[in-house]
Amino acid sequence: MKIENSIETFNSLVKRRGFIWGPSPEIYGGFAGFYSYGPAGMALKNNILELFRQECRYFGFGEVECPTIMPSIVWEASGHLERFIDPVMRCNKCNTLYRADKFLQENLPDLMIDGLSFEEMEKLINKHELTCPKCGNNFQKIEEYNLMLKTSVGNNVTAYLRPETATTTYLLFNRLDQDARRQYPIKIYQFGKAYRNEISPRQGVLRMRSFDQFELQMFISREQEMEFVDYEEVKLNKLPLLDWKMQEKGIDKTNLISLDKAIKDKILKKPAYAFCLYVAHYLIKVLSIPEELIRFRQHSLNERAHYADDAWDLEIKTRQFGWIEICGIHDRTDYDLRRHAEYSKQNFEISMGADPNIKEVPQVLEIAFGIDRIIYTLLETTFNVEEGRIILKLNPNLAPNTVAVFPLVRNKENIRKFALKIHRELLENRIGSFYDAAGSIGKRYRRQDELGTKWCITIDYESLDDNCITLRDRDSMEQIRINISNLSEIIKKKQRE
RNA sequence: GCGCUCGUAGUAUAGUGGUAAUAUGCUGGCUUCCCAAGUCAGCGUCCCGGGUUCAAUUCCCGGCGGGCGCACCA
Repeated sequence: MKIENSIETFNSLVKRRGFIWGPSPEIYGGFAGFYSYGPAGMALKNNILELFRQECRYFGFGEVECPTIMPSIVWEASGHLERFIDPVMRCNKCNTLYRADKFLQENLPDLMIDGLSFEEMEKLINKHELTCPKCGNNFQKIEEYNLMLKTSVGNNVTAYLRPETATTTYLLFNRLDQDARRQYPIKIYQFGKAYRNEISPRQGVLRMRSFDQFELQMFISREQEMEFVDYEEVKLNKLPLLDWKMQEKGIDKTNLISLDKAIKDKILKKPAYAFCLYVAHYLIKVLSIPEELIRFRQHSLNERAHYADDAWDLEIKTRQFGWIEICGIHDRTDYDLRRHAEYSKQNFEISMGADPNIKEVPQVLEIAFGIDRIIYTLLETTFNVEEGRIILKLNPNLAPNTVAVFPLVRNKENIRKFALKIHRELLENRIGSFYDAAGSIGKRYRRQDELGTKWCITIDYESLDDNCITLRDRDSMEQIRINISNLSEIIKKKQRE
C-alpha cells in the first residue's frame, strides 16, 4: 500500500488498525448506517468518555441512564412523532421519492401547506394535476416516512427506539427534582445509543442509524438563565462565533469574541446559554482538537429543531467532509417539560428560588455531543504522514495504548523476559501498556505510530547491566535513557503534562 | 429513494469466459536488529442470489454494500 498523505491512506488506516469497521455485519454484505468499533476504536472511545465524565463531574453534572425504547406516548409528548414523520410520495413509474409537503410548497407557493392532512395534500395534487417532474407520471398515495425506528413490545404494543437521549432524561424530571433537593440548576447528563432511520445514510460514522450521544442538560429557572454564577467565571473566554446574520450576509469567517461581548451585542441572549457554549468548547479542547478547526455556527430559524428557541452547532473542520456538526447546543426552553407535564398529567411547576410560593416549569439548556463524530474528527485531524511515516498525533491520554514495550531483539531470552517484566509492572501501575516483539524494532515503532501511542520503551543489551531503558517519543522520535526504578512515575507525570 | 459508477487476500490495487496476481500485511525461522533492512518457509481473496454457457470472479438480471450528483438530514 502506498503511503501518502491522502484521505485514502487515512481511510484504510481506520480499518487496518481496528478503529472502525463496517457497515456491519460485513460478512453478510453490510447494513447501511451501522458500524462497529474494533479494539483500538473502542479504547479511544472509552478514553474520551473517561475524560468527559471527569470533566462533567468538575462542572457539577451527574449521570443517568435510561432505556433506549420508550412507548409512543413519550414521543407524542416530545413532539417527535409529529415532527419526525414526513409525508412522502413516490412516482408511479420511476419510483422517485419526494417530500410531499415540500413538493407542494414549491409548486404552490401561495398556499399554506404546513399542517395539511395527507388527504388534503392529495386533493391538492389532483386538483392542480401535479405530476412527477422527472418523468411526468402520477404519484402513488402519500405515505409516511418515519425517522424514528418503530418496534413492538410485549403483546404488540407500539414503541420507538429513542432518536435522542435527551427526552429520556427529561422523563426523570420529578425524580431529579427530589434527588437534587431542589438545588437549581440541576445538571444532568446521559450517554447512550440513539437511533434514527435515515433515508440514505452516508459518510460512514458521521450519519449512522445507531449512534452514541452524550447529552448534558441543565434544568434552570428563568432568573438564573439571566444571572448565572458559573457564567461570571467564564465570561471573558473568547469563542469563534458565526451567527446567522453573518451567514445571511455570506460571511463564513468566525468572529472571535468573548461571551461577555456576545451577550452585550445580543448575539447570545442568555448568560446561562453562553455558559453552555463554553462547556461545549471546553470539552472539545480537552481532547486537544486544534483551535483553528473549531467554530460555533448558529442555526437559522428554519434550521432549528421543533423544541429549540436558539441553537448553535459546535463544528469541526474535516478534510473529507468539510465543517461537520459535533455538538448541538440548544435552548429548549420549557417546551419539553411542559409537554411531558401535559401528557403525563404531572405538575412540573416547582419552586426553584428562595420563595417557595413562586413556581415555574424549569427551562432546559442542552449540550448534545455525537460521540462517533468526535472519534472520526479526532482520527482525521490527528492523522499525519511524515516522510512515509503514518502518525496519529492523538492526545497521549486518548491513545489506545499509553506506552508500548519492546525487547530490542526477541531471540535473546533474557532481554525478552526483562521487557515482559517491565510491561507487567506498567500494567500493575494501571498504565495502558502494550507488548510487542514481532518484526524489526523500526517496524514496531511504526505500528505504534499508526495507533497514536505516544511513548515506546525499548529494552536492549545494556538494559541488562544498567537497568535503564530507552524511551522513544512518537512525534520527535527522540530517545532518552531512563532508569526503570521510577518508570511508572515518569510515564504518569508525562501523561499529566 | 432516483441517476451515474464501483465491489478481487487484513489493506491498496492488476487481471481473466477455463476458479487468479502484485505490493503491503500477517505467522514461523535465521540474522546482537534503535526507526517499514535482508533472507528462508508459510497464510490468505473474486459481495450475495438467479440466468446464459460444457464452463461465470468475468456476460446478463435482481439484491446488498461503497463513492459521486440530486433528494432527504427532526
